[in-house]
Amino acid sequence: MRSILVTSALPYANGPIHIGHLVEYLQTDIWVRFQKLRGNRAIYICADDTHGTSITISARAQGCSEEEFIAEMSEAHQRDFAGFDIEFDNYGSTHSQENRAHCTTLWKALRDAGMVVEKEIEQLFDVEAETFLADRFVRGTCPNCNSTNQPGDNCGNCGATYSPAELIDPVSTLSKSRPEIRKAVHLFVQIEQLHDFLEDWTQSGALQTESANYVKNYFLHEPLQDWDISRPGPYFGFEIPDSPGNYWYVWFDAPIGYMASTTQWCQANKESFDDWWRSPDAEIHHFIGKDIQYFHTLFWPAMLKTAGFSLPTKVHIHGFLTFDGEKMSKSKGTFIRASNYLKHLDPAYLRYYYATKLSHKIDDLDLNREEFAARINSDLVGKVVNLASRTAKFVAGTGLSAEYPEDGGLFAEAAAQGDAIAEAYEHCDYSRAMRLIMELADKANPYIEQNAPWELRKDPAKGKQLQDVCSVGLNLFRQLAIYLAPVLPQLAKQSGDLLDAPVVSWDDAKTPLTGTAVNKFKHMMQRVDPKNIEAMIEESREEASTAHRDTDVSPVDSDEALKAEPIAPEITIDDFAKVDLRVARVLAAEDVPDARKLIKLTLGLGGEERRTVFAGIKQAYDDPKQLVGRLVVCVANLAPRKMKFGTSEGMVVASGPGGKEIFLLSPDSGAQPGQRVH
RNA sequence: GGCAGGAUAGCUCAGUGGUAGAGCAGAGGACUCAUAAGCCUUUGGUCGGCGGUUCAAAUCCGCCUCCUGCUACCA
Repeated sequence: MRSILVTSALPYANGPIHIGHLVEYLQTDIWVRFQKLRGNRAIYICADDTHGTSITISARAQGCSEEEFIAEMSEAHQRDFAGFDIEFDNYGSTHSQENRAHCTTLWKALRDAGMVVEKEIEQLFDVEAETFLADRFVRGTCPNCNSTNQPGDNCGNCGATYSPAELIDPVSTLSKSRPEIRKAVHLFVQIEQLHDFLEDWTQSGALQTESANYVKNYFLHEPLQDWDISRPGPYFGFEIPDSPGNYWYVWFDAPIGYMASTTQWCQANKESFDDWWRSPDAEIHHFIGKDIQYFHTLFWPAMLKTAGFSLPTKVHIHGFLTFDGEKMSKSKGTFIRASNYLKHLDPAYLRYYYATKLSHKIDDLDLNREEFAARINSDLVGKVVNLASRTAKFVAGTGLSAEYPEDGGLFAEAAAQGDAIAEAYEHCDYSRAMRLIMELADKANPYIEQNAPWELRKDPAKGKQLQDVCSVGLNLFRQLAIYLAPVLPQLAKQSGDLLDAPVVSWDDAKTPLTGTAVNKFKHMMQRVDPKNIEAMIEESREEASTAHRDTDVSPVDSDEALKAEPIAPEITIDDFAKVDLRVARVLAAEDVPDARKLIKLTLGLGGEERRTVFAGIKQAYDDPKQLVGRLVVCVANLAPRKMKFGTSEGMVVASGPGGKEIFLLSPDSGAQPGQRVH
């Protein structure tokens, strides 16, 4: 029997669970349920990730304390998870005494190993909010290219990286006030000291090959940078014991939350923490998304190694969720909260659908609404549940045959497939497992067809035969329910209720039930009604736009764009006058073959005045010729910028998030090249 | 441009040396126990392209094209 500790990434306590999160929690829950069904000792450990400035800001916005805020969020998270039959052995919080204690232990180990250094850095301080500002809470003008309203760490315009203190005219997004530069001592972990160890460990088989390659090529090919691990107070988190006034950065204490939550579980179950985190006999499996590989494949193992804890046996990394082939979108209503889904659809649908899509690969996973309905209706209702539904009622009075009848080898074959299905689950190849299971279902239905219990029923002399055929059908159904139990715990339970035989072990699929009672058949699963999917999406869409409902005439626009990029700090008319916008005609437009986003434009400002501009609009305007002749608006007095493919002498103005969604601005007809835009 | 992952039937994908597969969708049929489920039959593919290794290549090797993700140029 293996001892297996399993975690999912800790959801951040700053927002509700949505169906994208659920990919991970369902993937993990299925794996844990599978391990338990196989008779292994497995525990599923999770917690809310509760620290950091974002939490403080959200709490203030609600007018409550951070503690109240995270308590409420934790409750909401756990309610959502429970609604999807996600069953944790312990659900904790990073804001716990257990976590503080473990943080202290790991911290001491890093100190003792000589890996912690102090550096004085300049950081912006918001005087009104009385807090140092993380990079993303500062916006200002890029010191390199003078683009306004850029984030605090790197310029979205020219790509330059800098510290927030270097920004020109910085503004705090918290108070809208101008922050001042203050010096502060930060603590850094010199993770580079473990470079060789990490090089070995990341290639040791604990990671999927794609991930091992990524980490190697992207981070480990050069010295690892020191990791800034502290934040000066006030900061919602734990104060560093040997560095008063400084707090551990949220990403330091978040993974340690796995340990803290384990400790709580151990205390409740009288187990030893060290049996799980310091024992070669216990496995540790982390399930995470591809966005946080960095922390789990470098920092986290480095911390564990230094402090003498067990290293992760495996880090299972999955991709993101798309909806109908596109990124989830609030305005399209495909950014669906878990609680909203549960109002409209059965959680079993999503559990099964994700299972049919998940493999050990890091590929993104698409939720296609038509395929979703087709899979559930065809596989689960049409094939699996139908087996019970078309046989159970014929033997409700008599029960199952006393001896398992001849079935042409169907039961034995399905029993023999158990190992292959189990192996697929073990390797997180759920799509393969589902395929193997449905192959079995595809063999069971023809058996019923050929033996036509509805005909046997008409002849009283064939009562025994009728009972036999239905005994076969119900046993085949039960096998499927057992194999599907990790994915569909409710179906397994319903199967147990129908046949008076609860599913407790994977090996239950090896032995047929005989001579037991059969209860009255009850519907086990409704077919998916596409109307419910549409209603769910519609509700999500409405939620996204509730803020704009004042008039019944004006169109309802989403606030997505504004939220993604808040309005810049106020400027004077003189500031605006510095920007010389001109109407220009596109005289020539050519593709830049080596660039993925750039088109080379020659703009005419009237007369002989020309500008060569490289514009990053290729994906939206893939045929440059279509641009020739049209009028655009350009920034005519922008400092020229040398680029890989030539010098860009200005820029054309456009809106949109990027990619295919870029929209060039056009003047109304009548405008002439060279005219200034006031 | 760099790195990674892909390209097989209309769709989603199996298939790592031995005559191209499944499910769904499409077409036809028989049945009617079952949630308009299920069963039988059937249409459909120069397995991205070119070359090589081999008795034999979807599969191994090389080159190329295209797609996706990250990253850079950029907005």
